Amino acid sequence: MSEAEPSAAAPLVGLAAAILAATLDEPRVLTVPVAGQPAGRGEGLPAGPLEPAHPTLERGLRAWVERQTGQTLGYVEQLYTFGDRNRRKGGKGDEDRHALSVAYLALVREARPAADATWQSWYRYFPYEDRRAGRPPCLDALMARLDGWAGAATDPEESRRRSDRIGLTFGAAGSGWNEERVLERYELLFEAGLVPEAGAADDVAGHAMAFDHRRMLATALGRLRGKIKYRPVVFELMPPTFTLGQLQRVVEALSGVLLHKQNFRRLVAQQGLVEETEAVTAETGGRPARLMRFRREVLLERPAPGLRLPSGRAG
Amino acid sequence: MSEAEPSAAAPLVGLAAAILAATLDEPRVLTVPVAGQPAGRGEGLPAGPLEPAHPTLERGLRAWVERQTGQTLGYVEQLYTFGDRNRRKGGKGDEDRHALSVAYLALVREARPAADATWQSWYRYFPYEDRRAGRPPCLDALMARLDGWAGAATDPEESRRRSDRIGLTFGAAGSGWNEERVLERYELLFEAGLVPEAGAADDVAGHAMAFDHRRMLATALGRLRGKIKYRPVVFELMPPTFTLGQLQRVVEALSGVLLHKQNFRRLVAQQGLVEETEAVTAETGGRPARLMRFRREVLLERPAPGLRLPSGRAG
DNA sequence: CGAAATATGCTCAGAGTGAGCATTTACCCG
DNA sequence: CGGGTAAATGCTCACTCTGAGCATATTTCG
Repeated sequence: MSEAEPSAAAPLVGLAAAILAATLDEPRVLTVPVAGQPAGRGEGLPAGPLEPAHPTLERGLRAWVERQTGQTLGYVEQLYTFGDRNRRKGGKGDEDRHALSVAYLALVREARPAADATWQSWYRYFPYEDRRAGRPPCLDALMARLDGWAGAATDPEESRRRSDRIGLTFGAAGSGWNEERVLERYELLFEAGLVPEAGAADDVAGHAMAFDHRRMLATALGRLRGKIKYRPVVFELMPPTFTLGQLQRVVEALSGVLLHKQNFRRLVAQQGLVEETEAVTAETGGRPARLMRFRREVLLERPAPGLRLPSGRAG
Repeated sequence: MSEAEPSAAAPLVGLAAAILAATLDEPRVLTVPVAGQPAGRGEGLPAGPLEPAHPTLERGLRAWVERQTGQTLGYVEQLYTFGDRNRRKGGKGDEDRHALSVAYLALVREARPAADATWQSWYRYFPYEDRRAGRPPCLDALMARLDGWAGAATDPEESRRRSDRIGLTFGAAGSGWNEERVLERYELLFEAGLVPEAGAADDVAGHAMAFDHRRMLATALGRLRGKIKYRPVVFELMPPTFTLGQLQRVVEALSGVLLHKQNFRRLVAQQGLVEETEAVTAETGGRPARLMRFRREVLLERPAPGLRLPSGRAG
């Protein structure tokens, strides 16, 4: 069974990385220019084909990223392998070859640009995902168009299904906003034809990217937003020492929601995720804050050390 | 950048499926015979190469599974793409080709054998994962060998790291057993050389499989064990109607731990995951139980409808 | 010095969890 | 036919976790 002879038209395998970082108030992604794309889609993730010289997929990815951006990767995690119909090559002799792309999530500490790579805010590509200032205004236009899409279904059954799905992913009625459903929201917008990648003429649903890179980025955001709750991955994005206020700001930037300050520090403290250092800093504006550092030992103590975010709200 | 010319030695891409089901007390996986493997490794997962005729990866997978086992798949979810060094082809002209394998998790309801495929218990491959009857006896031998491996490190630092890792994945001291860490445990055993796939001479750590299929299965079990907690996927494995007792038995079989009966039914009930039917059944031994059915509407109501298992213990 | 901005401490009510006791309703057996 | 056994169900209770607020402590800015 299985291991048959290699087919004549072997698939193309690409590697791509969503490299994420966070300055105090803005979550970032590292992008590179991509030539030969439609207007408005000239930005993409660092990517390149898997080559025989690459010892492993991950090592191949690191090589491509270093070559294209100069960035050395620390934490790396495989996200998903995209390979569906709309990734098949259209042109010259490639008609029958699959084009897969193995996407990775990488977290890095510092945000120094390199080569012609640039750091961009996530929310450039997903403006509706940022709810730190309350319900973002762009959501109104978006919801209106989504409702239009739902109503436009010929079958009333289908119309109801679409409405249900909109409510579910964007958080209507009973269920509230779930910040992890980044991919589901993007795919809904895609299906509704509201993103440039799917033919939309404007950017209400955010700026586009080359190929299906925005889908990969959505996958990465969703994964990260989920993962900070049960793994101490935020600290991959923090400097060696930081204040609890800074940590909270970063978590809020990543998750896109505001948190209750006192409860946040209670949570972090009682879970043993951080420990105090001697130093304090007065750079934060008001009363000086104590500098903290991540307690690596927590990895040996607790089964799921993370920051379970509550449903959110300011303080 | 990125989309360079296809390299001369394009990678081989395979598709593989961990197809899981559950009879009342035993969780199952569908296996097929694999020729040309070392002794004791003649069982594998349904798998086959991605072909140009396959419209998508998932459709290709479904096609291979139906051809090899006759089983039609319902719920399917991509797990991971394996492609590291030890998956590279060794032989005849393939030296420089990568061999990737995209692994999927599939859940099916009924367990009817087909062709030469056979259903096997998970715990045939991971005997130490079944803690329903308490700490499995085979763990003693395993832990002894693991301790030996930890002590055998030349560097004392490395030795301590290995001990920490053993404690962490197999649940020593403070942190208890975490049933989701199936993959981490398998990989630890692999690195310690205790599985036949890594050269071990016996089966203390469970029966081997072809290629790296046992690693895929471990990934699948871990994912499923985690997912039942926040998605109602168990019901993919249940018949249309069932008693709460049966549901609990299945969840226990999947997770490998026993649950407190009264709390389990309280949980299921108050989360609105199921609803009563008119019927009762007397087949369970004692007082007849009411037959329940899955409430699909819950998908529209709750953000994360699942069965958060507690730390477990009998009732 | 007063206002503004943060950092920190502490309280409290309500929901959620882990365990166990008690009852009900079948079947099986002598 | 009565007792024993096996589940299924109902209910309680102590304890922890969580969401929200009130109050105080330090600094910088004007």
